[in-house]
Amino acid sequence: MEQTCVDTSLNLNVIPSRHIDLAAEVLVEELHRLSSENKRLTETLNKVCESYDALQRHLSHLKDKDIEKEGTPLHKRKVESEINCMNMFGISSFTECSTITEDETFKRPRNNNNNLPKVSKVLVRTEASDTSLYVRDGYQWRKYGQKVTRDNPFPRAYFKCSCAPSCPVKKKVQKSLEDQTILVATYEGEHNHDNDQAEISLSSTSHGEKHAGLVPISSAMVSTTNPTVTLDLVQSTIIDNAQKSSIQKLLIQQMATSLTRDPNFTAALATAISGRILEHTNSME
DNA sequence: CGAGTTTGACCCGCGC
DNA sequence: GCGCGGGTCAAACTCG
Repeated sequence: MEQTCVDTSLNLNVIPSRHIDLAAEVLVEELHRLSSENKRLTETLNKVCESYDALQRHLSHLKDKDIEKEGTPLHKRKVESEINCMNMFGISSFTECSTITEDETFKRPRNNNNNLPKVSKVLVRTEASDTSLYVRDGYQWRKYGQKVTRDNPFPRAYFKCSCAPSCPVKKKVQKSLEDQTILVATYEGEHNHDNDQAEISLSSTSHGEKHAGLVPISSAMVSTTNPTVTLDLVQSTIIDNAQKSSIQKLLIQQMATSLTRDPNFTAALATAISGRILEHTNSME
C-alpha cells in the first residue's frame, strides 16, 4: 500500500539574528522541540501504516482461503465480521476490529439471544504508564463499575452512554494482556441519538455508518494549554487516497488554529516578526 | 448541591 | 447444589 502518512514536520529554517530578543529565542527552542515531537509522531504514523499493510494482507489472505476451502459457516461469519468491521471503521491500524463470534458476545445478556446487540471491539494505543481507562470516542460515558477479571490482572471498567438517558449502549474498557499500551474497548449496542462531535468527523469520510468508538479525525486533539502536541491516534483513521489531501489540510488547519489560539505563541511570533521588520528597515537605511 | 466516580455487595449464568 | 466469576447496583465519596 502506498504510504498514507501525513508529513507534519515543520520548516524550522529560522535564523536567529542579533535582533531577535530572548522571547524569540525561546520560541525557536520551542519550535525545535515541536519539530522533534513531530518527527517522533511521523515515525509512529509510519509504523501505523505498516501495521495497516499487514492487517490488509492478512484480510485478503483470509478471504482467499475462505473462497478456496468454502469454509465452515462459522468461518464465513468470522470473515464477514472482519469485513464489516473494516467497513465500519474505514480501516485503521490503531482502531482495529477483532473478530467477533457468537461465543465472544457477553456471557450474560439480559435481553433475548434472538436480538443480540451489536458488539464490536476497538483497540486504542495509550501510554504504558497511563492507568486511566478512558477512551475518547466523541460520546459521553458514565462509569458504573470496575472489576478485576480472572484472565487479566488489569481492571475492567464498565461504562454506559450518558449522552441520552435512554441510550442502551455500553462499553467495557480493559488493558490488553499482551500489550499494556493497548486499551481494549468493547462496545455493545447502538446509539439511539445523534452525536454532534461524531457527526462532524463522519461527514468528512466516505463511510457514513455511525459507530460507537469511531471518532472522526476532525476531532483529533491538539492541546494548546500543554506544549506537547497530542495527536489522538485512535482517531487517525487511515482512509483512501482521495481523502489524504483533505486530511493533510485538516491537520495543518488544526495545527495553525491551536498555535494561534495560544497567546504565548502569538506574542512570541509578534515579537519575532517585529524584530525581523526592524532588522530589515535598519539594513535599508 | 448535583453530577460523576469509586467500590463493596449482590445477582445470576455456567460448569462441575 | 455449590462455587466461581462476570456484570450490575447503589451508597459513599469527590469535585467543580
